[in-house]
Amino acid sequence: MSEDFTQFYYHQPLIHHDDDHRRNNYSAAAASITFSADHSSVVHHDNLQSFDPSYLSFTEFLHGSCTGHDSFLDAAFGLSPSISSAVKEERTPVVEAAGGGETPATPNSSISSSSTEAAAAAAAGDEDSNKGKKEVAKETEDDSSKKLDVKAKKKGGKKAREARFAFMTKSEVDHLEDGYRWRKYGQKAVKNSPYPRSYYRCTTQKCPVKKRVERSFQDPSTVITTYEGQHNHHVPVTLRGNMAPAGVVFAPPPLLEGPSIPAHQQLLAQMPQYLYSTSNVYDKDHPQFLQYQLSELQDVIPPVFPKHET
DNA sequence: CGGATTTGACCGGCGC
DNA sequence: GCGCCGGTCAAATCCG
Repeated sequence: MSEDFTQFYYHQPLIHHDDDHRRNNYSAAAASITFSADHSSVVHHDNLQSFDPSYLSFTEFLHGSCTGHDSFLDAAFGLSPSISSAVKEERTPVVEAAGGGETPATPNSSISSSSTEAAAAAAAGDEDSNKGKKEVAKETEDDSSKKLDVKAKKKGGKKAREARFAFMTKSEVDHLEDGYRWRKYGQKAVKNSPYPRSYYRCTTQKCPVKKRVERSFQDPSTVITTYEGQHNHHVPVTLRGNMAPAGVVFAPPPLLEGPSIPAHQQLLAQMPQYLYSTSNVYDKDHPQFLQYQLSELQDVIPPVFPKHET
């Protein structure tokens, strides 16, 4: 299937299906996506060609509105990509599902990461990213009990990590708008990188979602965003102007802990709207989503991050 | 004035 | 045990 991996790249030219909402050139399909700003390449593959983001939200898509997704997702998450050939230089976003155990340890070289750090490392070429183990999850995040929470999770031993996924975006702005409201709560220098990492928390009350944003030091034009946790609310609709991408119509539903929804699908549903909506509020900055591919990653996966060979 | 950001301090985990 | 590092806190500051 390594060869098939390229199938998951989906070059989506302009979706002019709708009006101003979908003005941008980016749209996504499925677990692995190539965002392309140029309209030249349109690659429809068997399992993708029925997908039209303008009709179907990514979430719906993931949740089975389209046929053949199981296999699709399986493929996507177990992907054994030879993306290296397809997109050598491009970054490989990663999904990390927490708590899972049955990881299909991505057999492959291109996309394998046991942690977000690894993902970042992939972009940054940093190998000592195997420190992702200290990741711990928070079930809830009470403002009043953050410290206690921290201690609690330590006391109780290691908890399952929050589901996380990272993706890389070509953009000049660090903090890409995704429809949610975030509050920055920290910034740290990243080892082996001149660029700092910023920490954001969803400002919605009780929402435990956090994200980290850093810039790839190998490719400064690439921003690595790592989401952690699941939103328990809808995308704020009261966002004004530049706060809300016009295309939040594809906002993912709040992720309910429905046991029926596989973790990886939940993760996918967490994708920021701009990944699958077709609006781009950063006109001036022209973020370009180079590509997107997901794989279910878990601790068992060696954080070996193949540097894009070449 | 309220909310967001900045930034140094602090804490815990991990490797040596 | 110690030092490094990632992640978080929280006071100070900024900004609309």
